[in-house]
Amino acid sequence: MSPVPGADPRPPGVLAHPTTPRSLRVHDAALRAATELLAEGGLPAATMDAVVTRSGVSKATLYKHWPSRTALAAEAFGLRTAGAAPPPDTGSARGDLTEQVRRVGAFCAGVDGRVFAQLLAACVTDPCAGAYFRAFCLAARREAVAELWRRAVRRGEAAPGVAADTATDVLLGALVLRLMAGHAALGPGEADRIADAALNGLLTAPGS
Amino acid sequence: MSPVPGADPRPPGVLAHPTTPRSLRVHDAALRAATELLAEGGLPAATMDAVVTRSGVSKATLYKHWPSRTALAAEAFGLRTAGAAPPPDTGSARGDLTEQVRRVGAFCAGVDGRVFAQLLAACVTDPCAGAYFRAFCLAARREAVAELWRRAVRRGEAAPGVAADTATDVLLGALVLRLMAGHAALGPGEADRIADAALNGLLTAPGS
Amino acid sequence: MSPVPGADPRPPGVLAHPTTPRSLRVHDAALRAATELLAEGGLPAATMDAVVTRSGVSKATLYKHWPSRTALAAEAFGLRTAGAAPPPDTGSARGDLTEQVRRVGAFCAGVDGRVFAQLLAACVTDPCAGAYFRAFCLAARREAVAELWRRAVRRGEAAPGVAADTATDVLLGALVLRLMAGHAALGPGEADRIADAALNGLLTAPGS
Amino acid sequence: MSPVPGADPRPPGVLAHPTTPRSLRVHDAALRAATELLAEGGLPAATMDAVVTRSGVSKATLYKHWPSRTALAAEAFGLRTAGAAPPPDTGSARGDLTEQVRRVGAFCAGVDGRVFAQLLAACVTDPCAGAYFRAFCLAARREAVAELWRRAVRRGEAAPGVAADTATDVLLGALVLRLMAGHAALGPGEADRIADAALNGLLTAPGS
DNA sequence: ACGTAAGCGAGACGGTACGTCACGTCTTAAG
DNA sequence: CTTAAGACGTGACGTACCGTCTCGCTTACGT
Repeated sequence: MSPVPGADPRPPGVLAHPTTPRSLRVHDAALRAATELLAEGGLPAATMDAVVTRSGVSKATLYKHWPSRTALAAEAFGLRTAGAAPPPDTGSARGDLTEQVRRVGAFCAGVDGRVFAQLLAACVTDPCAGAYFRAFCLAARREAVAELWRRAVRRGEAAPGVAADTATDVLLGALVLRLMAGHAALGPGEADRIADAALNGLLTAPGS
Repeated sequence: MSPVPGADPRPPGVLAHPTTPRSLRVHDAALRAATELLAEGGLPAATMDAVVTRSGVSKATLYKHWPSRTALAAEAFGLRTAGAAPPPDTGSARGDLTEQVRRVGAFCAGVDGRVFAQLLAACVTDPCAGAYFRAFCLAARREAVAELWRRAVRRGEAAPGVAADTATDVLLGALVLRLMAGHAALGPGEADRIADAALNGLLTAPGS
Repeated sequence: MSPVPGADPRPPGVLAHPTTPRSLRVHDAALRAATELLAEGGLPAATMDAVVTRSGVSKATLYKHWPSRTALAAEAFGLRTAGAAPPPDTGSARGDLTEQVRRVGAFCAGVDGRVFAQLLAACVTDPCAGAYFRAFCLAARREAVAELWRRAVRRGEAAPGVAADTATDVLLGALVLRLMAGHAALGPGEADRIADAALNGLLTAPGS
Repeated sequence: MSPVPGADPRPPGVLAHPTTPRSLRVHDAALRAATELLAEGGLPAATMDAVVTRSGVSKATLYKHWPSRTALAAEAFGLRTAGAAPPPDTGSARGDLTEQVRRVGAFCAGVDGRVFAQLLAACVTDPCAGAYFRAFCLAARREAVAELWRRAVRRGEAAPGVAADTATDVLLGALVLRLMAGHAALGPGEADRIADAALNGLLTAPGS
């Protein structure tokens, strides 16, 4: 980590700790290590001690940057995962929202889904990590749906009386429930069925 | 639990462990202890050691009856909680399903909701407990909705193309998602809004 | 530690954990490890983690057997060190006590003296270890002097008004003080001078 | 310590750091803070971070003035404690030395005795602090006894063959031993008994 | 008068060990 | 054969304090 004296590969004139404010170096190293560990063994592998070992950042320092190991893991996972794909634009609200649900379904069914579930689970135990999870793992996904929703409302394709929050959770909740409880499949077909059901409504006759 | 010597209230001739198969006594004692502990401090309080202490059942025995502490806790919680209230019967599918969602919402928002969330979280880590959770905590609740759903289909009030499983998860998923992630409120009004949105559908124009 | 399955070198018929009551095995293993570590690097080397590693005994178990690492170290050191040499018997109280002081002086000046000092120091910080230190490291040494003292009193060679405790501490105190503070030498000549001074008295004219 | 802007009580024209060489201010502030902390919670409370916080002197600076926290503490404690009381002058060597031993005994038995013991203990671990301890905490006390001793020798009341160093350690050693190990009382009566024993000698018949 | 060097406040950092916790496995002895 | 009792190994936790380091400001001094 700190350059070994006499083995300094930096050209003269370059400071030992270049521009990088000390904190940044640490922050990055820890996140990188956590990301790798999560990819290798999921949350259980992303032990604080493991992060310490791999990143070279000391445990005390880690706890100055994050309130708990779960928070660190959530940030690391979120940063890697929240890569904003361009929002779907199929021309219709139905198509857009269905596609988005399908994407989230694929995410849940994939390798990352497992880690996502582990993080969500950990946040139940560790409330201070909840904020990190919501900020780094949840917000972007919910916002993506909410954005589509608002566009649909503007176009007059969506029920105007439904809040974006409500619509979002109705569309995504079933997927997350299945991911966590494991009582039903999560394949692409299921995502479609869920999207259809939620978008069309469950009842035949409209009401209140 | 363990018969106190010299303080045996049983009449002579009655065996110490009468008809009751030994296992049942153990099973019950453990579940009772776990139930109390869950009520007092949630899942974190329902330590195996705590169950051992309170129930008088030894640890080795517990692990012969349940594969993990989470499994025991799930069974204990499920038995207390799955008390079958009579299904709502308002005369309309809309009313019934809305009422049922409202009930689940109230459950999630209440004290038991926290434990439910902790158990669901624990099952992500402990897959063998997942089966217990699904059997004792989840099945009854999902079945209650599914039953209403099937009735609605029979009456022609529900979209016939939607499977009961799908309908159930769409109705309940949003609640569970909010319970776990804590990003939005869980009050009774919210339950209504979610039920309305799911039952009416999110879009204005029907499709596919 | 626990026999690797399939690699058991024991002849058939020999139990895995023979007669040895479990606790004894642990106690011994820990003490042995601590003794070695103390010999290799003094108290600083006798880390709990090091004892864990070397002995195969888990940390939690160690803390069930000893209240602190210092206590464990004190017991280990005392057991090795308190080997009862036959008490000196030169025929005179003067000779016996001088010889005993000389022995303690040699002990203090030697390698073990350093560890003795470290333990005594640690007991100031860790009061619950103090009892272990007194029992395992101090008692035998003080008792050896006190025994000589009582014999001297019986023979009429010692001042009868002086308690054994007092005599003991006057004879040994100077050595320990020098060991701890390091302000003066601890060679054999010094031991003699100290013994002479204490036995003869510091003043020329007797008093009170 | 660091001049609060806008709250400077100094008359105009007086420099912020007048003649006082910078180092002195720092030295004093650190010692004052350490002294207070020692009084409040003994050595364990006199953490470097605590001194930093209370004195406003930075950690790096502290380590330029003292080699270790123990050294700083020893100096602080010594300066407060080594207040030279006028040496006893009872007219006889016996009286003077007894009084001095009694004083040291009272010191050991009091609140400061605990800190003294903690410092002596710390110096075993931290050799570079040993010099500070000897200079600030030990030297004055030993010198006071030695001075009395030399006077006694001049007056012919003391055994001339005994070096001042030896006499001093014989008189004080027992007290320190009891302070550190805690195996016996340290009351005023004990101080008297120790002084008597050492001054009169332990044996009845003079020898060598 | 100004630049240079030193002294300093601030505090992040790596390191090492601590003592604690709960899990799930295991042994022993009693019935 | 089942059980109570509880010791044990495992693995991670979060904390504490050490002593080192860098940064950037301020003062003192030399020219």
